[in-house]
Amino acid sequence: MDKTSLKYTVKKIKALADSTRIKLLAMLTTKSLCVCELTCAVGLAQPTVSRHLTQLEDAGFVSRKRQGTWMIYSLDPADTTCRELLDIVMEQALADIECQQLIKSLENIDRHKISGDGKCRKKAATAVN
Amino acid sequence: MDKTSLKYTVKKIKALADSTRIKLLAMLTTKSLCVCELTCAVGLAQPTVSRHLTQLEDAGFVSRKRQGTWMIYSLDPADTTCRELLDIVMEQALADIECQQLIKSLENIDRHKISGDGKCRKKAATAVN
DNA sequence: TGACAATATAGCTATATGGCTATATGGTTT
DNA sequence: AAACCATATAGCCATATAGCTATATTGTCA
Repeated sequence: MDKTSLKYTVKKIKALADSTRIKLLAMLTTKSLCVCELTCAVGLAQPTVSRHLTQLEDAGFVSRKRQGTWMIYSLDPADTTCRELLDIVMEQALADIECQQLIKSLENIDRHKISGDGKCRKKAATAVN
Repeated sequence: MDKTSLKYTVKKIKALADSTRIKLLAMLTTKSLCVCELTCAVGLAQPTVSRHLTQLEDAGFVSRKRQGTWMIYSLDPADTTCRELLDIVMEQALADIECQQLIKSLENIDRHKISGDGKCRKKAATAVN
């Protein structure tokens, strides 16, 4: 359980070494979001997003709290290393056009208006375009 | 070729997301080293070490220069992002016991005394223990 | 309690990754 | 040129990873 072991550092870095997870983190820099909102935004299957978020939590980058049936994820670095890594990676992410568009798309996504099939509702999805 | 693309950030992070590559970088924080010295220290096959070093160079963390038949690798972050990431990761690595032992082992490794089979010479290898 | 909504987990598949051995390449030396 | 050295590349294999669909779980509400 030695937290100074290289193993834990590698785990944190691995969690950041994926473009989908970086996009999720980038969106969370603007506000806390539930799984269905993040799923709607990135356009991947809900279980895929859920697994990415679990990995980000295990690595210490986000925390989550239940709110009714929704699980709300928030950016919440667990230690200094996570915080410093996030600072660097988010600076890059927020300068990336694709991430900027994803964040912009959040304006049209509301957890109260997402259909039950785990995907964006037609209206919400097309409203972005 | 947009260097601000997330793709390049992910490439850098992926390069750091492996314990062997972190160990190689940790050793390079003390001094420039050739492939055979690094190979001798980490105890993996020479081609394996060579490929890791290539990946680290492609990601912008190290540079290399030829010196006779030796290829000397040096820590040489190509940009601010690489430098900042290295700062964080090396701080963790240098606090790790295994990395400390590897660096210590370099005292007994000399590129002039490494045999031609790509592995540490018996003497050098056992001298560490 | 039963129906339903959001999320998590299980299990599958395709691809990426990191190790290896064998061999090619590039530089040195006789 | 030939032999030799260090390094790089090619190609193979086992495992890890990220996507998916199907299903289990957890919470809400009639």
